[in-house]
Amino acid sequence: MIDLKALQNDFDSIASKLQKKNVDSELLSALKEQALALKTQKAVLEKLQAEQNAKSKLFPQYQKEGKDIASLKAELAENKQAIAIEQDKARELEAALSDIALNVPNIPDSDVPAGLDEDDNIEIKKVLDIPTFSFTPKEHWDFEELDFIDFERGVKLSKSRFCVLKNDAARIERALINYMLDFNRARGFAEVSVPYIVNRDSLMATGQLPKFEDDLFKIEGEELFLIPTAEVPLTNLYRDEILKEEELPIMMTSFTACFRKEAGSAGRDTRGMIRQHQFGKVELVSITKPQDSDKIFQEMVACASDLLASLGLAHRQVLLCGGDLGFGAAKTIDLEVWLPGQNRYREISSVSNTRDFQARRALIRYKDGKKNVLVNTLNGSSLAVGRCLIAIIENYQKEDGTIAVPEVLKPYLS
RNA sequence: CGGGAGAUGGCAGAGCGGUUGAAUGCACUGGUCUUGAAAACCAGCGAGGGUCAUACCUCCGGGAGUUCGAAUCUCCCUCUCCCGGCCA
Repeated sequence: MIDLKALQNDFDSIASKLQKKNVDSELLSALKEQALALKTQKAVLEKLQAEQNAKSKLFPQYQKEGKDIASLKAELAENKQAIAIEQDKARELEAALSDIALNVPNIPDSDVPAGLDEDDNIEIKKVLDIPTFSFTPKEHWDFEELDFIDFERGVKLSKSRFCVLKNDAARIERALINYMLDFNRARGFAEVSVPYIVNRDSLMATGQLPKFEDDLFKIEGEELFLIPTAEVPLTNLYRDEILKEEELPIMMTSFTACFRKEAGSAGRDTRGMIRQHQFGKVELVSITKPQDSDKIFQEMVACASDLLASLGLAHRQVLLCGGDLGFGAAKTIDLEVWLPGQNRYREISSVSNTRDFQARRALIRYKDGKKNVLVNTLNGSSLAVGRCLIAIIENYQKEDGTIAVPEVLKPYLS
């Protein structure tokens, strides 16, 4: 959630920043007006409440002194009605306010480029040269003879966009997970294992709800959902907590399966395992003081990028433009790995700084002296395991149709 | 899934329906003392809103109700713990 106080004081600057994310300034005016209306209404209500409280306290005294309490009683009964009416008004305003506020995306950082979609993203760095092949490299689904990925049976078990990994593909996946977790741990991220099912409050806090319920798998009959990313449980670990300054920064890494309905992606990447309803991902999440989050952000990008490089995978770093930025992100850098079969770069990791957007929703704060200050939360894929496997298959393929293995994974495959 | 107990401040743990945002202990912070530390003693110490700052309002799991007044009474929900069953 954006800072409503700041919105009232700094309307123009926030509105212009949010234009980069294509947020209608009328919506923001409405939000500002709602906030003001609520404040006004609360003043009315609180005045009545103060009166009620003060006069109620007179009763014991009156009784002791043997004064008449009947008229006081009647007066307060009347005031009580008035309070109920104003209370209802305040609640309505509150509901209307949070209806808007929870659906307004985060404010982009000032160095986020303007732009509509991914075509306007800015490449900021290339790492490793694109490999050359003496033959035409195949796409990752063209290795039937290796009995690696079974798409048909995945569909039989579940539905489309599920698949089964077998033999060396399954082993490499497991090796990758272990390798990534070890790599991240060496960079200072504490390993955590979390639930794959979370409640509504958790998804509200990280921003998947209320707006994106259609993208989530919900457990029937329960107010519980399959996680779309480990970012949700990891960040929510500290929901409603006030941290000590010396606990920060908190840096965590976790492997989980992730579940996404991908409701809006019909027709995209229907072939292969680029876009699945279930995929493995090793995630990084950090919780920092506001003044440290830029530094940690860079560390997280470097961690993911170095990890890819250590696997010998050519990739580039891309700074997302406003239009391509996610709902909760103030700034995002994507890592795109080179896929020789597709002859293009594809997203394999995404690191975002949400500033205090999630912290405000999740009420994660730390004690700065006497004051409680909202933390900054950051998240990033270390790497999407499935896509990483694809990248290895395509980049390490040999002319005879077999696959080599990245040097660093060998210890994990013995 | 069946039976029982409970939900209060960072933790532990009190709280006749009335000036209790809440005793007490621990933890924490500041001070005295000490060469330093410990101990002891003194003081402070929940959160949100609101205000220049006060006032003031809200919050004792969540919601509804009784009452002039509820942490305290009633109802519903949720969650936690213990016992039994089932189970990786």
